[in-house]
Amino acid sequence: MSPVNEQHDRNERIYAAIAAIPPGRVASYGAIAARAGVPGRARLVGRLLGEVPEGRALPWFRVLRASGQVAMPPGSRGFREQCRLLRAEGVEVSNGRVPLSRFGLDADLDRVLWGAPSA
DNA sequence: TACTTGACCGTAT
DNA sequence: CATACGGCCAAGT
Repeated sequence: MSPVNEQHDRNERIYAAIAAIPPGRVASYGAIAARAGVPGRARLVGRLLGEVPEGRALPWFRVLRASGQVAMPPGSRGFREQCRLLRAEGVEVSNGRVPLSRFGLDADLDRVLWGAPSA
């Protein structure tokens, strides 16, 4: 298989990992990379999201930095749009940051201990 | 070919 | 909280 197709498959796995994030939850670039089989390649995930093909309905807004911060420049259009979309599905965003302890994909234990955010 | 960029990350100070 | 450092590596200059 040619290198370009290898790359294509890898990208598809990353898209799939992002598409798998449930509504109302968020995941970090690094977590997505790991889940797509390319651990340590968080930057690649970010690069891909910067050029998502037209027509692909991807929940890009559910991907955040490992710190819970929205990755786009604060105040930018994308930044505001991302915050809006997240809040629209119940995710708490304050100062461009989401509490991963409650909305992160790996926060199920926390949820049991602290209680579910919404529904 | 060499160097810079960037929707990143973890550890250390 | 902030700064620094080394990793990562596809694309663009």
